[in-house]
Amino acid sequence: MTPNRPYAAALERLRAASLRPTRQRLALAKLLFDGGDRHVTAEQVHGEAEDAGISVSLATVYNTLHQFTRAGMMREVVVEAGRSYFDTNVSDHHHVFFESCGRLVDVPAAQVQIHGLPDLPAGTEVTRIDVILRASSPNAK
Amino acid sequence: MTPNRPYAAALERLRAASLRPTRQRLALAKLLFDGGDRHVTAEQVHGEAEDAGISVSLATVYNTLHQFTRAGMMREVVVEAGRSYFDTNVSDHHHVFFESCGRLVDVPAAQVQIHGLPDLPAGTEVTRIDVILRASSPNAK
DNA sequence: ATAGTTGCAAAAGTTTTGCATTGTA
DNA sequence: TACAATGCAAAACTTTTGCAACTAT
Repeated sequence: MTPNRPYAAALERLRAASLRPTRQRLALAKLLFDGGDRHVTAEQVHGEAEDAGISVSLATVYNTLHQFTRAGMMREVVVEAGRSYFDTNVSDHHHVFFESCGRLVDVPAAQVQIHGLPDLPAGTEVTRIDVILRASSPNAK
Repeated sequence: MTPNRPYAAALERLRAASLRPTRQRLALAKLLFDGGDRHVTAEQVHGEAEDAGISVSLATVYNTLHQFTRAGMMREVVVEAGRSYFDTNVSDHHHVFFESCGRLVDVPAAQVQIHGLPDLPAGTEVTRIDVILRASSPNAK
């Protein structure tokens, strides 16, 4: 395949993760990683793909998002029942969640200190610590 | 209605929340609040109700759990995509989540200190701060 | 050929809604 | 009788799975 320019970065990422650079994956990788840090739902990604004229099913979007997550290219963040957000920022960080508009904002973990969490049983280890600061605007509905 | 003993506490709770003490709600309230702090999914509650010989649909279980939550009797906790836990402990607290078995353990907020979270825009207020310490056992699958 | 991958239709879950029924005054 | 509240079947979502088609040797 001739690596045509606009997809060079996406291609590089897929290669690094040992994922075959298929049409769908290339398009999704470009969509996701060319625009800085993003927090997206599968539904959103599917919509954007359609808008960009890329033919891909929602199932494939889910599968691809999970593959990217397993490959360490994304993080899954659960803030609301029945809705997963996928985060292109994979550095250690927390979130502010604006309940009225559904927006997520990153907070670098380095700037937050947490004390007093319990020790875990022997043989158990910390996968991750999620802090979600939920914010609402009393004015806006 | 004659308040037969085993349901007295449940009845009291429903009254305090201005919810009609129907057969279904009484049974669910008893199930949920008679056993100390609990973290349950709608599916679990439905199963327990069936086991106890209470006829109630899953939709009613969901609706009831949400009513209880709105009334401040429970808290909804989101730890996994596509699965809500409902917590009978409504005091300010955080959670340890054991990924292998799906168990949630409470951590009183008073024993945890968090510093460095960003200030919110004017007109915005904090609804709640959720801390979830995710734990896994490398041995167990 | 053949062994492994991919993308998606269909299936499986989870949650919400609309409305007939029930309860209350 | 009227009026609101209830419970659930059915609908609407979100997510996963099974497998035909495709790739790369």
